[in-house]
Amino acid sequence: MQITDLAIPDTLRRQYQEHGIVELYPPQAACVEMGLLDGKNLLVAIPTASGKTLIAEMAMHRHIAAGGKCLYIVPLKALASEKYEEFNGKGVRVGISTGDLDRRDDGLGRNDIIVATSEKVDSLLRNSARWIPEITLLVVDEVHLIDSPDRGPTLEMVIAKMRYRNPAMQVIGLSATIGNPKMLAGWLDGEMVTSSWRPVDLRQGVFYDNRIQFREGARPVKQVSKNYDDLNLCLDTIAEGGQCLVFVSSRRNAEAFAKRAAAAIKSEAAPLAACAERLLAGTPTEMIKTLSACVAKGAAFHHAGLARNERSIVEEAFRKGWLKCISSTPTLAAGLNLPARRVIIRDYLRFSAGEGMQPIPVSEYRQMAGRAGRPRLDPYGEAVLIAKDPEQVPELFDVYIDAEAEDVHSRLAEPTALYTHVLSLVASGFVQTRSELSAFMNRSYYVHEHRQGRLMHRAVDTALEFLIAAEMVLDIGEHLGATELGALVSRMYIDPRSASLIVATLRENTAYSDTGLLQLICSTPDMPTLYARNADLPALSRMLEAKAGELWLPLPADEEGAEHFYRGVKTAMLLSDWMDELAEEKICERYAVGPGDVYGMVENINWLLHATTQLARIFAPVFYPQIAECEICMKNGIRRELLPLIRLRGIGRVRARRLFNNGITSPEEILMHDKEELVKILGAGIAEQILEQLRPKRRSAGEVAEDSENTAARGQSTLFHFG
DNA sequence: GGCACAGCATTTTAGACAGCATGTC
DNA sequence: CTAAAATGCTGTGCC
Repeated sequence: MQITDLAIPDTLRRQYQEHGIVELYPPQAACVEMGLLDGKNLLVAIPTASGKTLIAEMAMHRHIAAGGKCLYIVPLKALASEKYEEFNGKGVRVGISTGDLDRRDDGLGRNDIIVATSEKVDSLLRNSARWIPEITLLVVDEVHLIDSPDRGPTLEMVIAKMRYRNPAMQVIGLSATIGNPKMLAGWLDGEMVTSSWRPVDLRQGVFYDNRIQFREGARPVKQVSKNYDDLNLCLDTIAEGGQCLVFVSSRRNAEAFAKRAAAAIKSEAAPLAACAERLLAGTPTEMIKTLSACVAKGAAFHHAGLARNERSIVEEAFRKGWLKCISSTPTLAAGLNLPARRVIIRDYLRFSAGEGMQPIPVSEYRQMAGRAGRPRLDPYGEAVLIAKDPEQVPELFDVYIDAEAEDVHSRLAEPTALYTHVLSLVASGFVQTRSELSAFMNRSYYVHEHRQGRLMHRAVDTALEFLIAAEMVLDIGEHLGATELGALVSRMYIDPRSASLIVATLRENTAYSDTGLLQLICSTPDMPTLYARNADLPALSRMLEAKAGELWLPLPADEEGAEHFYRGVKTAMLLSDWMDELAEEKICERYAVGPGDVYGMVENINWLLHATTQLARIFAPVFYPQIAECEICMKNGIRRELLPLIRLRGIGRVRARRLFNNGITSPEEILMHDKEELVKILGAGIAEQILEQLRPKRRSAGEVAEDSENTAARGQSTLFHFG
């Protein structure tokens, strides 16, 4: 099917032609034939990198030309940015909305395409974003993630809510190949398009005894290293001029492989030295030093312990072709598009709590294998598994290469998932009675798939009972309504179980302490916690003894509860160190984590601290000022003594600390010092800017009053009000 | 007494969504 | 209810 024959806007057609796109890929053509451009709902289940984005884009531009508006849902923030870049600059207005990127609400509604994560869309629905009713096309990327145990229910509920609000809206689900596409298409009231077509040929094989067994035949691999098959496979590709991606099961494995590969590759490409240099400019922890040394020689590792900028340095160097090899945990499989000539799936067993080492699902194998082969750059892609003995060769063919894709099942009956969603349905007005709740839930994929919803409805009842007992939902006979607490919890997007624990604990305790507060938040289900090792116990006990009176939660008697307790306390200690201005390197060293982990945890607690501040304001006002203060300290990573200084624009944790150590502890004191001295501490530019800020401004009394009111209403304590 | 080493015991194990309001070095 | 690889520890044998 030719681009010229399509019913898409001329501007888009021209864009495609300029990029040399003249003909649709077969699955894309199939979508058009199935009514993609005629408003038909569609489930598109095709392999990674077979042109899903273009399918969505054509439909979106068609809607926009007709005065419509499109919402594109993605599972990851990184993917949201990637799609935003892709859709932008083609004559339509594109907006992005995720936890950390947001064009303010109304501004967001002015766009033709809005890219957002599923949780963000859920949050926007709960807060009744005004533009939601204007959406005429919903695209759900990676819709098979409905089957994800933790985040799947949110995706399922978001789709159900969007369709309930906008019944006439077209829905396009983009999915990896799955076992039961008909079932999912049926739920979406749509047509189904499936295909295994790929733009680059993909050869899948199993390595054993110095050769890769492909279905098409065997390929010998030169044995450079005696002990490491994975390295030989990697060097084999590099010798041919390709790049290599190695998927392993743990961070330690990723780092170990990168070290071996670096020693073997010994590249001397000049840009690599610059990349290695840039890595050291950030936080030079031991881990980053290792990474930098590897990168300098042409290999790298990639996992969630890396901070975002560190990851992007590695990704860019690989994309430019400088890095020959990356060993990675699943971060790279699910995330952004980083194709390579050969993908080695070295570890197909991964630890799972309570289940031991488990084989990864076929869907995940396909996602990793799908990274093989760069369109237009590589003649073909290769995905290689490694067998440990000859019997494993046919076994791996069976289990992965020739295996059927898994079915997608609803996870809505898992009880813990429903607390937040039942609350949200009640609090944001989707349902007002028990029977309406039941009716809404009957529209779920769960009920479509099971033809009945017994288990799910039981989970709904359990959740409802909890919410009523926690005073979040009012139960007036048949009628259901949210209390003030319930409405707040729903809008703050925290788990009702977290909120319930927070409110109860705040009410029970009489003396405030940062330790108690952090311990409390780190014990909620919304906070991921550090693993408490046996070796940590002495340090933890010492800390517990020193702060015995400040803890808000007791050590439970049972073993499981005790582990949860220790994990929470250890995580609280890390965050307390951060607030105590301990250097990031020291934190990484002390807790054996990477910079990426630290940022992740700080980000997470900031979100929960914000929610806690809001809860405290209404339900535990005695603690409100201190919690609000703690929130600001955590956000900036500062001790309390810097609070007056941080209030100034242009002053962050570093400059505030520098001022303070020079005896300047408040904005008032800045005015009492000579300008030269300020210049010495802060540099001329910043010093001037600060003094400008502190000069008395001519403002009307009304303005001042209004300002202080707003500040108070937003929970920024008037403590910081000066001048 | 000190060291090497086998063999057994213990430890450790991927990732990442959400609020809010704009400016750190 | 379920694993496996790396690391740590202990005891032995040897000089």
